[in-house]
Amino acid sequence: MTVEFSELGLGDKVTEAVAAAGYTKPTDIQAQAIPHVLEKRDLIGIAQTGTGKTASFVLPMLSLLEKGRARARMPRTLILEPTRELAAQVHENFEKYGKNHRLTVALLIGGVSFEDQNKKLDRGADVLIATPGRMLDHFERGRLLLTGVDILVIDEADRMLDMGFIPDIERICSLLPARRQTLFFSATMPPEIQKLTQRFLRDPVKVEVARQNSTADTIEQLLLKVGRTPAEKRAALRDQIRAAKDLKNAIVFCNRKRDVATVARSLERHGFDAGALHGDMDQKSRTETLDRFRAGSLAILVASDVAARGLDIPAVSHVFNFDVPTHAEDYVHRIGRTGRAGRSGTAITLIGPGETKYVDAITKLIQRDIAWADAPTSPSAPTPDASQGDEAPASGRKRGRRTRGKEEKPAAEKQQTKQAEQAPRQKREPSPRQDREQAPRQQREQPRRANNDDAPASFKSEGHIPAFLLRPTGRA
DNA sequence: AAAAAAG
Repeated sequence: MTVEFSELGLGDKVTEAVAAAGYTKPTDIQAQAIPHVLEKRDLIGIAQTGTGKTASFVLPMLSLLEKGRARARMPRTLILEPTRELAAQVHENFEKYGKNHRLTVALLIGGVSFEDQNKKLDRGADVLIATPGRMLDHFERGRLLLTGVDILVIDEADRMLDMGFIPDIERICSLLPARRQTLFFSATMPPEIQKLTQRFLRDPVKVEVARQNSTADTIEQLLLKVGRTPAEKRAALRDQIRAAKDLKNAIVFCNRKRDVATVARSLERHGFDAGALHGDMDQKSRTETLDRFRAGSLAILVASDVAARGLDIPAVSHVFNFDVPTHAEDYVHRIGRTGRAGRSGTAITLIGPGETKYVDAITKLIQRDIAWADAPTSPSAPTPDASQGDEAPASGRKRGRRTRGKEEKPAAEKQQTKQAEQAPRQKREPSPRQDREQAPRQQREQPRRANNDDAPASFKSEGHIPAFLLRPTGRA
């Protein structure tokens, strides 16, 4: 039997907003959780992102908030999120589903000015969505009274634990009324998290949806052996992007923030439409880049694990792991950015020497082997062909005939040739002139390291960008 | 070993 949103006991305003957003059937977690939340029960929700978890608390909260009004500096509900982007995303959910309500929703995150946040607090916020640091900052400045909070949501609890937020959470809980409703969400339930639920929750209902430790079948996963140096890795990444089939947009994950910056810049300099996202960037750029990527005006997002979990980015066709994630769980989260909602996706992981040891942990966790990919022959990997100038490899000919260093991987040989059909949107046609104009800016950004390998393509004799990448229509 | 989050 299938349930409809209209049968869950949500108020009319919410149900209408949900219908207006185009949804009729709740997801598993929504169908299970919403009735309990409406009954004001405490709840433990074990669910990953992508399961519709956010709406499972946003919708019933909207219904419950219809009774009563907020007073200045006394929020009625509080939602804690581990990252600023996730907090912003929950905020968007409140805007979308709360459009028939007149509620004040305040987003308290770091990296942006206090001014707007103060205004919202003074007006009286019905809903506070916050990252712990900024929320406590407001509290210590006396802008905030937490004694009126009826509902507390702790989202992504296991990640909060990873990030060392638990002391903050404990502190915040001690500031809240003991009589309150607490909704607790976590993708996993390790013992420490289990203990927390005993401390923070009262007689909770437990709701669990299928754990996706085994990665979705809709994701084609591949491993690729690459060289040790960052330059070799970047070259391999470019080759993979160029050769990728049906690439619409992609996320490239790096383990380190400085690599995120370097890789993004490198891709840009090679003419790709790429942008960076990591936690050391100013919030404005973070938001801007993410918005552009979501809107489809940015083709390649290079990101740290800040983007690995939770972010709702629909329909990413490719995920590239520039580094092997050292925590196997992160692999699952990263590649889970593609192949969502039944769509197919491709996840390619670059394996430098010394990174193989992490691969074992991953295959063990996901309980399957991952196939080895073939390195496409391309101008940026020096081969006998490279000197022959500007032939477009779009025809697929010559590829793989003489790939070097593949002998130890017979599996790679029988992998079908990947044809580069459509290139990611190119930002610009690299012309020597433009490249020269770009140079000073890049020197400013990274004065000490001029990577020769990353010199603009048009400066290099062998690093020629194939025509098919510049003109998707191809040529005669 | 790294990322994230307060400034």
